[in-house]
Amino acid sequence: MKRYWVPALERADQILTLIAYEPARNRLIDLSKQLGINKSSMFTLLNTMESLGWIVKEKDDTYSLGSSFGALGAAYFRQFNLLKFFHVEAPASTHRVGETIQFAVLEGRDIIYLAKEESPAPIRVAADPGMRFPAHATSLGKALLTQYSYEQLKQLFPEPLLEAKTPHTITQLDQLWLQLQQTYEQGYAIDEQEAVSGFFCIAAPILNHRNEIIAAVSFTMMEAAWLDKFELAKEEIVSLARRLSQRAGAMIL
Amino acid sequence: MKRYWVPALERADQILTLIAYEPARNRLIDLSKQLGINKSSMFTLLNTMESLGWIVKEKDDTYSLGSSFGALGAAYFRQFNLLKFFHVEAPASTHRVGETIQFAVLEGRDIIYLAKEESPAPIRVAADPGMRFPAHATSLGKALLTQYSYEQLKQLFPEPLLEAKTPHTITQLDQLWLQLQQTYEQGYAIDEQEAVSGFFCIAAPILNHRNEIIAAVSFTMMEAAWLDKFELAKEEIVSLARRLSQRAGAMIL
DNA sequence: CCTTTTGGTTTAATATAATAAACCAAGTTT
DNA sequence: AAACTTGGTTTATTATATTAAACCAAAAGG
Repeated sequence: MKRYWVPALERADQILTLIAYEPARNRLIDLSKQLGINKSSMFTLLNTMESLGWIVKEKDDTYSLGSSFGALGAAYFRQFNLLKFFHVEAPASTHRVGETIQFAVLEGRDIIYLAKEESPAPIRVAADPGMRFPAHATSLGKALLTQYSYEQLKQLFPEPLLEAKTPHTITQLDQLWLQLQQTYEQGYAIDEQEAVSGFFCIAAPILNHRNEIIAAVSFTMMEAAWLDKFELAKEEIVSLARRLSQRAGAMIL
Repeated sequence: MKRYWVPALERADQILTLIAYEPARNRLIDLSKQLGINKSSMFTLLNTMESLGWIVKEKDDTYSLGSSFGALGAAYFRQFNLLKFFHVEAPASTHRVGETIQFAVLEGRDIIYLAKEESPAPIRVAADPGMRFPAHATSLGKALLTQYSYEQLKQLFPEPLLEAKTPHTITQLDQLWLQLQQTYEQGYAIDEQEAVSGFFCIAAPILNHRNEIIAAVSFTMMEAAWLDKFELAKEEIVSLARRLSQRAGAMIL
């Protein structure tokens, strides 16, 4: 049993996740059955969440997310002041290279995508703001993880093997460590089909005025574009990261 | 005491609201004191919320919102498919009239702002996505409330007087009802300094294929612009609402 | 350097939440 | 038309959460 735990919050989280995944689809009895929660418990949970604005009950008795998540979601993204500047600076870089740019921060050992500037390229990875992904398997994550020492890395990844997202994903911690050192020296990180088969990414870290890594940006593209535009993408992503770092440096946090 | 209530969710909501308002500012003891929650209860609440990704603990032991709200916030806005089209259609209207456009839906007797297209006008109302405001005091709300009968209106607003946000706000239900009828007939709603002193708004409703009102859009401007551009703004907001209604009509909901 | 204060963590006793069972209304089946 | 099923709602009993008190480490004050 988990220590210092509030089971009602865990249940609410499960309910919200299901409703977020399928809004206007599930009634009380559906949620009760799918989550294995007694329907009288479900009744009081839904009643409370509805009163708090976390969910709304549709006309057909199904539930959708409520405006509290509009407000909390907006507040969450507002925590990252740099996003405004990203939206100002990124379009020029996307236009210059012709590929999608992602912006992410580190949370634990995952990256959280916070924003993206999409290019007209026909195919793109479904990484939307708010989504998370294992850091070690992405160029964004490698750029962000360079802030840790080897000891800190071992604490973050205590398991013997790292999770493989594709056959190309690094699974040995020492391998990751070597790549992080290389990333640090050269100022950018790459992942070649480590996160998603068929996709290649190059990322650069954004630093604040104390030289702390606070976020990262990356280009994502397919192999043909990768072979054709690697040098251009490298220059542009480093340049974009530098411009954003200058913006971050000017900010009073 | 509230019936069918889960106090832990209410407490979590209070904590999240405080953290959203002041991220990276409050530690456990600060939250405990401000919310009047015992610090050992606060400890288990924060521990659970942190594990669920609702909040993150910063290096100085203060708390900020966690990536779950990035994901849930994004999911909340995704529930409104029309937002994509709003972002496509609205820039032309903003450019044509030179004023900010808001997009909102009705939730109970409040409107929820979901999106806006800002103009370069120097002054604008701080109504951000996720925020709510009393419907009766806004042009957006009046456009949305026309879907109700007089009886339904009385059920929605049972108090003797409606809340006055400025000295110009309508406070009599019958007055509101007359304006809603007028709004229905002319196809647009206005509020002249009812929501915020000094600001004038004109809104039009968006309908789906079943002729149901699902959202509304509005221009907001100051008095000089209002006198100068009223006819242009009226034509453009009705036109934008019609284009979005056509988009809504084509959508399989 | 010693004492006090503060913030966070842990635990046993007390207070309260969760749920099994019952009830109810509406819809479906026979 | 009667019987049955379903989904939502209510309540008393049982299980579990909450918290007062204690503990601990670190920082502040004398």
